[in-house]
Amino acid sequence: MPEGDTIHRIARVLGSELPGRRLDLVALHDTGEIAELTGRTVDAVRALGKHLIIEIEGDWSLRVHLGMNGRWRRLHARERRPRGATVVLVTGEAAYVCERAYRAETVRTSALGRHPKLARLGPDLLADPAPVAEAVARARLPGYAGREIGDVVMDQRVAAGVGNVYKSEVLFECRIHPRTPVGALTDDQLTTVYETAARLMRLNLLTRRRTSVPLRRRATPSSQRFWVYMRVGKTCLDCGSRIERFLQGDMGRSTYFCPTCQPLS
DNA sequence: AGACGATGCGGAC
DNA sequence: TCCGCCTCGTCTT
Repeated sequence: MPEGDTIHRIARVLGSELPGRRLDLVALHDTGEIAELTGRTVDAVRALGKHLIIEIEGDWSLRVHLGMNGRWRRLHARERRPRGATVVLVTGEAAYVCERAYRAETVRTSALGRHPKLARLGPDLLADPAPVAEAVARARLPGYAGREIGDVVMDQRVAAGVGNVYKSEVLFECRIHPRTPVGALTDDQLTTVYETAARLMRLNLLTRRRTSVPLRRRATPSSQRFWVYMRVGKTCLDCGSRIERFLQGDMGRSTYFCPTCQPLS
């Protein structure tokens, strides 16, 4: 389930192994082998919200977005590679293979800032230091005042990286009902929302499986991963109420909350 | 064994 | 405003 933390985890692995390596083969699903990139060296790997950017010598970059089902695997260069891989990078003994990604393309590194999918992206909440003030400033732009915070916190133009799991978990942690209009939140509340999102995602750079439990001190069953996400009808671990779900935003995304801990005021 | 629901996002209406 | 993509994990029979 790729959200910003997933992409940062991938960037950390690829970023520790690829820079400085010479690429023996670069292939994309739709364009096939890209001969221009053969023999070039990887300069850097970084995450920008949910986008992964692999910078390659000579003003080249690859932009990869995993969408829902994409994943990266590292294989031995001689291992049989899955057919239809979205991205294949071979360097020496290793092959880095991305399957079922939503999108992968080459972009000139110098043009990344003008790329339509990247230019409008809000600051990456996993950047260091976390760009909380910038995220809050964007959420305060006039167009967002009447929109629901559950919808806005996932808006990649406000802050990049937050997905549907974090939306529910962060707002539970902040005790804010997902339907609260942004205009009804105080600056302190909005700051806390983005601080919490940044803190929670950062914590999950250290875990194997995403969870929001380590954010809080109270003892919980070890199987407990989330407070409200995917827990419709189950009891709130703080107050015992039943967790509820509704569909939110243009895309009708599932949103989970505790009606007692997160009252709509 | 089979049904159901889930991550992000674009596109159709 | 809603649907579909594609695959995987969890829950129900």
